[in-house]
Amino acid sequence: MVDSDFRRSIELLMARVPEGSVTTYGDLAAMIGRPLAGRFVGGVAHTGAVDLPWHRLVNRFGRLASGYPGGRAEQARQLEREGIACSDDKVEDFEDRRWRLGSL
DNA sequence: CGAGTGACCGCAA
DNA sequence: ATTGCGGCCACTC
Repeated sequence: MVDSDFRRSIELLMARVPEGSVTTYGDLAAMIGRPLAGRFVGGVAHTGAVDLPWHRLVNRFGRLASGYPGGRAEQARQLEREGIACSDDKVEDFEDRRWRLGSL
């Protein structure tokens, strides 16, 4: 099934990200079939789907986003609240907590 | 309807 | 190590 709604797929994936796990813009984009559309993934986050846990979205370096509402400190707090330790605005064991398809 | 834009990614100087 | 540029994709004004 070809989901013409690109952001629809993003929202679906975001809704499936388990707590304690994080994902990256690039990976998320790659999951839906657009590995180069990482930019747009952030765009979707900025415009809609407020009900989704965007705080689990980080860049490929495991670093917290910069445009998050409240700032990185807020996002870091959200992650720690779910059991994810953060250090200097970075997710610890990021590679290990990196969510991926297969849990579906 | 057209152009700009973005919470990115990768490489080059 | 840091800074700058381009590209890529779909959305917003």
